Amino acid sequence: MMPPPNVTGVLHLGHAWDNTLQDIIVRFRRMQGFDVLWLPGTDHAGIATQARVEKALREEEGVSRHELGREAFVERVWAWKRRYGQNITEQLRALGVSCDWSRERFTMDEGLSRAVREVFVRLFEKGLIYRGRRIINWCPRCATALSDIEVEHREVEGALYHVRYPAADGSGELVVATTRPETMFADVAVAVHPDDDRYRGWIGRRVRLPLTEREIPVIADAYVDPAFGTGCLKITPAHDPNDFEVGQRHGLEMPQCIEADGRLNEWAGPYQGLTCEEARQRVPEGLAAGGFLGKRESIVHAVGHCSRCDTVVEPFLSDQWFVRMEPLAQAALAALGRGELRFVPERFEKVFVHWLENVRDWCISRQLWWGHRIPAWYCGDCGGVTVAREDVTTCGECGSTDVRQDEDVLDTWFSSALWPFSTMGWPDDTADMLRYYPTNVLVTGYDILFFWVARMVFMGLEFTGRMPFREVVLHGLVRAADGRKMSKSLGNGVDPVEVIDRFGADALRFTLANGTSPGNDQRFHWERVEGSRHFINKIWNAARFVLMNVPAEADLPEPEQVNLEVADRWILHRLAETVREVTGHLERADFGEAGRALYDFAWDDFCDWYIEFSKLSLYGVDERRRSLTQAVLVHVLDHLLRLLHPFVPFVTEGIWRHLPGRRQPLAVADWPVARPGHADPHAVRQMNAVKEAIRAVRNIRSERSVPPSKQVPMLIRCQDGEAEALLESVRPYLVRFCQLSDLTIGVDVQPPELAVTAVVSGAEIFLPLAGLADMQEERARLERERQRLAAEVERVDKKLGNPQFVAKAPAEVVAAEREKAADYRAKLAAVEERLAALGKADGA
RNA sequence: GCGGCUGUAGCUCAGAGGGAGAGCACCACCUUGACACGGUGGGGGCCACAGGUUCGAUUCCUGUCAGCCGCACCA
Repeated sequence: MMPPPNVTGVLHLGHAWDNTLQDIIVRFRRMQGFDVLWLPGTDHAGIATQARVEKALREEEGVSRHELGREAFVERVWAWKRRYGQNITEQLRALGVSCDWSRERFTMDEGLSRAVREVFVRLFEKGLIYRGRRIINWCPRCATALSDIEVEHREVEGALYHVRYPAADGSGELVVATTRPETMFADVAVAVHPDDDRYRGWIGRRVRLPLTEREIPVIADAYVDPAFGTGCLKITPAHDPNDFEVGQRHGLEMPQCIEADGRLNEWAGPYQGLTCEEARQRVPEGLAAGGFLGKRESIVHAVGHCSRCDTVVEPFLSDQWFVRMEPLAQAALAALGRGELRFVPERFEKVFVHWLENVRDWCISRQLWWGHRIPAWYCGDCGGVTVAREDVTTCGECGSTDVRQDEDVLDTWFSSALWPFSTMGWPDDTADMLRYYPTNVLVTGYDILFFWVARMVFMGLEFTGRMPFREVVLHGLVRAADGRKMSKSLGNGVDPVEVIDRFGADALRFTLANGTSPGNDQRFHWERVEGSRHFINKIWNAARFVLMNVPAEADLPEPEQVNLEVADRWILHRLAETVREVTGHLERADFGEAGRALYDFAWDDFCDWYIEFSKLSLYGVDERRRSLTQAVLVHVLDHLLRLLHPFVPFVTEGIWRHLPGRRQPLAVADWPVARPGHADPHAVRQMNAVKEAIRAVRNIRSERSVPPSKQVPMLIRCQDGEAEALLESVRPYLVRFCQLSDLTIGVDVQPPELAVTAVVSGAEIFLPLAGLADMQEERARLERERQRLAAEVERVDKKLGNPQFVAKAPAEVVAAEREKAADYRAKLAAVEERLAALGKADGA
């Protein structure tokens, strides 16, 4: 189930990340043979879409939505949706998402709208939706109510004014402290703490509200913090949520002095018509003129801002619809307690639980036109409210035909909360509901944990009795290179389409999925995308190499263990290991680790070592050998492509088509299973020894500036017959990769007089570099080596000498240390012997 | 105030109770018959700090410092 993006929005990197991860899961599971449904769709995004269309209307035609009228305006939004609604889904297609487009849904589709109504009516009938006059968050600019989580609190520097409220009987005054002097016209009381000795005598008296002739009572309420400001608090129930509660407790009036447009009304007397901001300047001036203003302190306090337009949000008393959260949250908490939902990473469960435990009722009505209109009708005769699934023409209470539908629409998130089941045909018992609900996994950003995940959880539980998903995988945000959030205002956003145009969708996908850890943010760097492209290019070239060297129509056999050489057995072992790792990481939704395992295997093991090794047999004369190598090459490439496919579907599919005998698309090929028969730790040890020898020689050549093209002779003295057999078996590789003119391998090889030596596990390597070898330097080099090895021996000996370690550490760890000790000791002895020999040669 | 995340190579970031890793950047060499979007070799890190647990801690625990993010009604 795809988190539905805003239908008229544009794709950003967050979407790209989210959908890449989902697509990886989907492709992976599909290849594993699961019956996978990935359902795409878009969200009507009430405020955002309406604002966008309004802006366009204003700019292009100079008309407001009010001039157009509701019906015409909504039609215009639909037209807009029809015109631009495909944008974002086309961008998703470009990203390569493999969802089922035939099932695409839109939150305002008929079916989904029906689900919305059904849910609304049922919740209303159950008493879980109610209409009430409450303080809500009002955005003056969007001209609508907002829910608590659509408000962002930010620390802002403000002023705390001390205002004198004279006693009504003329004896004394109370000083209240306020940051919002403009709301004083709606004050209905001054509150003090009941235990505050300073003001005990004032309780029950009256004070006169400055700038007006009104008198208001002094009341006692424990909400007041005596230590803050002056300990006197003005109570403005209509413009402050806490004051509202105080007002309710004391049965106070709740006059409003600020209107929905953010301007003061007649309660403000001479200040009527001013905006809040203007009034915040002018009222203190008026107070000062009247001698009512005390001191002014600077204060930093948290002020709510509209999460969409950043306007300061006004607490505003009005009639709104709410969802009663307590029972729903309790049910969600109970289900969580039963372990019905798994969070990846786990830590988000705590955040989630905390939110549910403290959640307040959800304000769901929005003063917009674009959205699901609230299915409630008010009767002009009896005042009754009728809530119904079908539009009504008569009052449900008195039968009057003078009914009028509520003007408001529902919060966009109300419909997205139903997404997991509304998209499957709920409330009908559809086949899809039976087959696909509950879903397995939800992937989304942690930034909408409350907005969306939480609400799907309690709606799902309430209406289907099940968690809508068993697992929720949360990822972070894509940030700009400097670590800041990408935002329109900063202009530091990166357009995924541009990334795709420049580097390809695969490169973008690989970048987003790779090298990240679960739940953490990532920064976007063009260099990383470039790196991904290089990797993909490497794969492409490796594939080209394989295809060039394999007959097009060949019916290559599955590689058989018995006939294979070290390198073959080693690469098959590494492949099996990689299959296991990648599968495991994907099952745990650890995409970064899966990507890393693939990167390392593909680049280091396959390209840098195996392909290089394969060239010898491919270009050699032994036909049997050649066809075996071809079989291994194709086998490994085949499996590598399968493993890579969820990450980079385009390139892998493209290469796959060229592989001999591949008729089915890669997307429906089987996911590889590690073959136990390919496990070969012995081959790994052998190959490591070979790699060590090759590296040692390359190192020497590089250090001694022996040109890569210059061939040199080499002698290897082996510790035992086993080492000899191994090195002998890879003789051609040594000759080639070390650029040798001659190679002697044996147990009783005599070191030449003048030679550079490298000690590796099981053998000593001699390069008789007469003329090139500087014995002075050689001695110094061996001395450094001796010291390094001596330090290692000492460290390991110390460990093994500790009886506690031998007694308590796991046996395999101890055994490994013993093996290391033996290896280091042998190497050290060889180096020391060599040094001694050099000394003799020098002296002689 | 409560909760969480992060601190590892010049940069961006992985990692894991037993000898510090990758990519990029850097230095040297290399037009070797897939790939210069490449190859080979190399330099570079008291794994923020201080305690504790452990035979053993960069990894687990506690605290400190620094950066960041949620949540919260302090007027």
